Amino acid sequence: MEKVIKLFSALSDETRLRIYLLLLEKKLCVCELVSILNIEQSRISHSLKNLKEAGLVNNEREGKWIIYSVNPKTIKNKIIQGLKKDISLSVNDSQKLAKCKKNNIREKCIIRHSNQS
Amino acid sequence: MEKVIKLFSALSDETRLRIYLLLLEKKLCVCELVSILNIEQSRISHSLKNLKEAGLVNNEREGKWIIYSVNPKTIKNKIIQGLKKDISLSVNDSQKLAKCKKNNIREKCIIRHSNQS
DNA sequence: CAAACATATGAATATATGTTAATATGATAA
DNA sequence: TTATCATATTAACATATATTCATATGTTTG
Repeated sequence: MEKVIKLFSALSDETRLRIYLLLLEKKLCVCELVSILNIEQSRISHSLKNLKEAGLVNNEREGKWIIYSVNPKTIKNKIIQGLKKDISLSVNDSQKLAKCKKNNIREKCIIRHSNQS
Repeated sequence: MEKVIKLFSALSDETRLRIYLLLLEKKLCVCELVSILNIEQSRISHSLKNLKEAGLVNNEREGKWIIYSVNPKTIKNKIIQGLKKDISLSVNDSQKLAKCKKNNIREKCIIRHSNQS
């Protein structure tokens, strides 16, 4: 019960749902998510933390980057399976993800912070 | 997307999730839900309103009572189907529901308001 | 090692949400 | 036709949540 509520809470936010749907397609680092979603870095980081605390995603360091991926245990979850049948990425997010895969954004990633000029 | 988020939001609250699981079993009036869940009436009503706005339940008047039921359209929803496979009523709620069915609580229902002595 | 990079974190704020108490509404029954 | 019952609604409040800004942390690279 509590677990289900955590899952629903985590995915009841547009930013987090979009991130989760992207991660279902491909492992991504934070700067790739920033680039795809066009949402500022700290917001992405906070969202990822929330998803991680809900047990939905994992992360691992890979050099400079921290790569996020879907927690494989959740793939068996019936609600997640239902979610996957019910919706998928928006066309826009899907296209941006495709570009991201092609162009190797990770290597070119430059994140500007809001306090930088 | 927006629909899914509404669904997740509605069911990310314990009270509302318990109500929805109960309604999956049986149509119930507000006073029956109050009796089963032991939660005060206005809270139940607010929860039901939320569930209704999310499109998850319907209601209809039947004499003094207003009977709530699961919106049949949502039965086809993949996420709801996943939810049903994933969890069900708690033992306690299930027992109370059974009592409710037997004892015809609806007819005996007396709800005390918080401002009544 | 210093600079740049990638990400995380904390604090402040605004907004949303859940809960409660009080009361309104609309139906039934005496 | 008033009293009672079942439910909804409103307003007030407390709490939770999302967002932003600023900065800290840990890594790589020159």
